Amino acid sequence: MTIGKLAAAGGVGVETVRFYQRRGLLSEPERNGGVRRYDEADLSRLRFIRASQAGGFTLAEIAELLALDATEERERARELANKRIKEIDDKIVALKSARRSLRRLADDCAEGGEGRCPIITAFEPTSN
Amino acid sequence: MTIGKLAAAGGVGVETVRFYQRRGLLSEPERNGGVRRYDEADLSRLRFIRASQAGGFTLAEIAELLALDATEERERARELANKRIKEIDDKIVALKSARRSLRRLADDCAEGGEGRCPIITAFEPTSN
DNA sequence: ATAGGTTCCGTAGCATAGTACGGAGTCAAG
DNA sequence: CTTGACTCCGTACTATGCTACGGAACCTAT
Repeated sequence: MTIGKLAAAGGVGVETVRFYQRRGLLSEPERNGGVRRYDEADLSRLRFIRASQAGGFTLAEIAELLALDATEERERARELANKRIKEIDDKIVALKSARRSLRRLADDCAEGGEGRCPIITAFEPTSN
Repeated sequence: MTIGKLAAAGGVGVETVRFYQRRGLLSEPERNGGVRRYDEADLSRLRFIRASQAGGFTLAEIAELLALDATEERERARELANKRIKEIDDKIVALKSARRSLRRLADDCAEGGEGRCPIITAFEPTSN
């Protein structure tokens, strides 16, 4: 696989792959002669990066996870995972709260409505 | 209220308030003589900024919402709200998926475990 | 009335995560 | 065996959202 195929398969641009290489998240295979070739393991890593990024990990944390993958340090891996789970739970709560505010905003500003459509107050804390 | 009190009440730093002013999100009250004074309306705006930011709006979108608050353009307000609700729903789904992967990672790498603790594969797509 | 904390303001710097550019080299299909 | 697409590499630039700095003016408590 060339870098272009790898990037396409991972759903990113070529420049992004190269950026991840510079950050140490992906390796740069030897180039015997011309162009570097990538394999399935590289694609797995790339997909892992995107998936864990979607889970809220920063690239620095992902780098650590990737390093950890080769070791026996389960302690640290669990620690990172549990910390992130808590943060995800917090984030979901926050998003649900924001969603309620937005629902309220959309409802208050309904089609036929008259007069004010108070955007700022739609986000004010309520008892729910 | 001085800028320091405003910032404290809004849970941000003074520099952040000033940054929001430069971005047009908060106004700079007249300074009759010495120091600028802020009122409850400014605090509401500041809290609105933080709350809507937590809901995933960018500062540019928040600026638009704040501008919209003064107008009768309910159409656009609803549009922004509904778009964001959809994005929040997508985000929650993605976070829940990531959460499952992390749960799996933490379980697979449980305390007493032996051998490999496959971090990368914990994020591979599964049928759940 | 004076010392120390705030405020004011412009400008500069930082962290994260990319995205773009440009010229030289390489590869693959017709 | 040429031509057009792709790769390589370094360097520079972008967007977002802050955070820091520094000197002068101001305000307040003792």
